[in-house]
Amino acid sequence: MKEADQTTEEYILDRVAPLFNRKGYIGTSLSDITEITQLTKGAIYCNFKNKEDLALKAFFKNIEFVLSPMAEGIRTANNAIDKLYAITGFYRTYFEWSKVRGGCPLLNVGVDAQHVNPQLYKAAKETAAQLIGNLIRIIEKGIEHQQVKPETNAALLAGNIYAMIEGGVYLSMLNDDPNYLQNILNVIDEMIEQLKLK
Amino acid sequence: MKEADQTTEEYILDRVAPLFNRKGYIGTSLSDITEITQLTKGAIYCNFKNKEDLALKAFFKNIEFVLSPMAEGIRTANNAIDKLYAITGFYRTYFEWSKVRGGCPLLNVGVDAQHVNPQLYKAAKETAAQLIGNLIRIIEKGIEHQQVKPETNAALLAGNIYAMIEGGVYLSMLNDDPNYLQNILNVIDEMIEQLKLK
DNA sequence: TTACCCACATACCGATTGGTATTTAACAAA
DNA sequence: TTTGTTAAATACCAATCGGTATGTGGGTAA
Repeated sequence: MKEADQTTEEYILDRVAPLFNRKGYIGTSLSDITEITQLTKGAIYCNFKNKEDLALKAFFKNIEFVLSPMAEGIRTANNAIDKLYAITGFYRTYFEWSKVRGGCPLLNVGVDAQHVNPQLYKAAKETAAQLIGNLIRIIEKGIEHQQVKPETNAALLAGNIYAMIEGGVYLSMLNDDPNYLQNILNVIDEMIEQLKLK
Repeated sequence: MKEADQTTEEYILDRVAPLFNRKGYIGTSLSDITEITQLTKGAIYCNFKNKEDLALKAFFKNIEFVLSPMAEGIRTANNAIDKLYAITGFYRTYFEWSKVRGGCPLLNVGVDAQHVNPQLYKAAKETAAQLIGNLIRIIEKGIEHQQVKPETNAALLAGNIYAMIEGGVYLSMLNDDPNYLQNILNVIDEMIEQLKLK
C-alpha cells in the first residue's frame, strides 16, 4: 500500500491529490478521502490541519506532478528558441499525461475555486503568474542574446501563448480529444518560428 | 421582487442561475437557493424536478444570457469576414459582460461538472460543439462566396479560434484583468485579416 | 356557498458533512 | 519492566445536505 520510505503525509497526498483535481474542493469529501487512503479521519487530521490545508498541498502536488517533465526539456535546450520549442513539445504530451491525474490542475482549480475557496484560488493565480513569468524570462534572455527579434513584446507574447495553451487544454479535455491542443500548439510553433532572428 | 408577467419558474431561474455559475453544481446548496429567491423548498420542488433539473436549466439560461448579444452582430454583418470580426468584437465586451454573471458559464461548467455531473458536462460539451459549428459554417460560407481563401481549413481554424478565446477568458478571469482576452482577440483579428481573398 | 385545486409553506426525514475528544496500540527511553 | 510519547483508530458532535409528506390559504368553477 504505502511505499517503503514514504511518510504517511506523503502517502495521503499521493492518493488524495488526483481526487481533489477531479472533483474539486467542495466535491471531495472527508469520506472520499478516508476511503481512497484506507485510513481514518484520525490519521488525516493528525497529518493535516484541516480539509483546506490538505487541498492546498494536494494542489501543489498536482502542479508539481504534471509540470515536472517540462523543466528538464527547458534546461537542456541551450537557446531561447529551442527552449520555447521544448515547452510546446512538452505540452504535446500534456493531454495524455494530465488526463490520468484528472486534467490540468491549474485550469481545474482556477475555475473551481474562484468563488469557493480564496486560498486555493490565490494559489492557482500565483502558479499561473509563475509559469508566465518563466516564459517572459526565456523570451527576454533570447532578445538579450540575439536569438529572438528585438522588437518582441515578451510579456504580451507569453500571456498569449499561455492563453492559447490553456484554451487548447480546455477544449481537449471537454471533448476528450487531444487534437484541439495539438492544433493550437502548431499555431504557437509557427509563432515561435517567426521570432527567430535570421 | 418578481417582475410583473414573470412566472415563478422564470423568477427562480433568474435569481439562481448566477449562483450556479459562480459556485458550481455541488457548491450551490438548496439553502443558498431558498435564501436568494426568498422562497421555500416547497416552491422550488414545485417548479423543478430536483436540483439537477434546476442546475441544467440554469446553465442554459446563463449561456443564453451571456451569448445573446453575439447573434445580432453576426446577423447584421453581410459577409464572412465581417461576421468573424463581429464575433471577436463581441468577445471584446465579454469579460465585463460575463463577469457580473460569475464568469463564462461554458468554461465554468465544462471544468466544474466533468467528474461531478454527467448531464451538465454533456450540456457544456454540446454547447461548445454548437458554437464551434456556427463558426465553421460562417467560414465555409465565406469560402463558398469567395470572401475567404479557399485553402482555409474551416474546422481547424474554428477550433483554434475557440481555444484561444476560452484561454483568454480563463486568464482574464483568473487575474481579473481584461487584457489577456483583448490581446488574444488582437491575434485572432490578425488571423482573420489573413483569411481575406484579395 | 361550497367544493376543489394548486402554488407554495411548513415540518420533517435519514444521510452525510467537516471537525474533535477520547481511546488504543506500538515503540523508545529509562 | 515501566513510563512517556505519539500516530492512528474510534466514537461522537452539531450542522447541513437533498428530498418529501403534509398543511394551508387564496382563487376558481359549480
